[in-house]
Amino acid sequence: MASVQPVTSKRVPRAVREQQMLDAAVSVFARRGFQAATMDEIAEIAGISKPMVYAYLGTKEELFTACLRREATRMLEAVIAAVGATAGPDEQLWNGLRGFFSFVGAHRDGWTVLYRRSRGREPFASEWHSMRCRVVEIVSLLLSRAVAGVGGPGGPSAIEAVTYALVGAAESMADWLVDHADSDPERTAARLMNFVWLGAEDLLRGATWRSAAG
Amino acid sequence: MASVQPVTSKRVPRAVREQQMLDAAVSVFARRGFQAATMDEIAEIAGISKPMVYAYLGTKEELFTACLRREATRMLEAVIAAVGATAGPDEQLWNGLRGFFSFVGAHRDGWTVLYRRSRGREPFASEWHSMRCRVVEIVSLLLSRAVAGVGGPGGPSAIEAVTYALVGAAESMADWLVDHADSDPERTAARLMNFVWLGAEDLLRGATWRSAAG
DNA sequence: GGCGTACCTTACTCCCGCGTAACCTTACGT
DNA sequence: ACGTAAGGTTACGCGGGAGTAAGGTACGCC
Repeated sequence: MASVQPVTSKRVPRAVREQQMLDAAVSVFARRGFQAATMDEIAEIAGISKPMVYAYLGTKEELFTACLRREATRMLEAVIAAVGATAGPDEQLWNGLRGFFSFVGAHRDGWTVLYRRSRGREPFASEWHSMRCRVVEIVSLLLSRAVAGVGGPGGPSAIEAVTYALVGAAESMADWLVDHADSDPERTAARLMNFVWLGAEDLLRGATWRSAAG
Repeated sequence: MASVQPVTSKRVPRAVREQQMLDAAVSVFARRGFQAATMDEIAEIAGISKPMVYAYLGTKEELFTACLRREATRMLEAVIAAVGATAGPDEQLWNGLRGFFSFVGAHRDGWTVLYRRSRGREPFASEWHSMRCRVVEIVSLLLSRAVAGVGGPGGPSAIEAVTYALVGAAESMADWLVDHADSDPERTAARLMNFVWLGAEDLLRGATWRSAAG
């Protein structure tokens, strides 16, 4: 849980205040959505008065975009770090999923803003789309490598389809994770891993995927 | 001279007007979202003045809920009809997916309201949740039957996980379909079918699932 | 100790959009 | 042929929230 704690009556340097404001904004945007969120509430939760928000971070739209960018960067870095230099397509997928769900579990509000609150929302559609393309590209690249090491599939179009299905499934499970406070990121990752890697046919027969390292 | 539908016929029976209003509301809510949508625009698109909307369908919240219910009912009926009395787990899944994506392709605005615009939105969260539970229950039931006919899996928890992953993947692909005006529902269904049924492992090797019916 | 600057506030203006009051007009039964 | 209700309208009250002006207060630096 990101803390929105301090609220000391002390004066605070700009860089710190900006982060506090972004924390507050992410929390409020996640709970209310862009339109229903009010600058007054964001300011109050940040422990500051409204004009300060305008002074540091600009209008409501600019503030939302700033939230979007910060959370997207954090998430991408978390996933990339998790995949690291692992070799083998299944291990790569497994580590990527773990990193992703671990991030979502630790930054539920961030994920909510990133996904639910900005998707298709008109002033932010292009911003969101470009971020999503980055993700799709990365996953696509990993899948291409996996294919190259095994055998020929149906072409680049098939890989793109798999990528979209995979990313979509992960996003949806993340949404499920956010709505269930008691759920475990690791377990969620394992469930999706089984489903994605084996497919329904094998899964219905009771098969399970196992990490070579475990 | 008298046309089939006289243009001067301004007066329209209540039941018809209500459907026109709901059509307009779905379209506007889909484009703008709940907060940003205005009753004035909905009324204008419905070809009527604002007080009529209040007279027939109540407040903005009540209007949105009415849209939600209408579209949800339509979608469930489409999918159930598509699955019909088909036998065999893979054919059931295939028909269900075809019915679902066919509905989404034909009612893009309806799906947008149903999914993007109401998810987690506070006044409508419970409504949305109960509708989703109906879907999950139905899919779960189908999967259980498939398992019973083949062999024992890991228990009800495993089925629930597969169900959530499957429903989530379908929802996400539907979202993708909505954003790509030129895309084909049938093709989308086939792509998801391959991914879901075979799993990434088989898919990366170039395998494809084929309907037994040809 | 004074002075500039960065930090921070109270107290507005103004617009926009929900919901309504009060009023018109066409269709239809009798 | 006329009363009544269903269908329809214009015009406004009013609350809430984005954005701003004008003015404090502490901190660092000479």
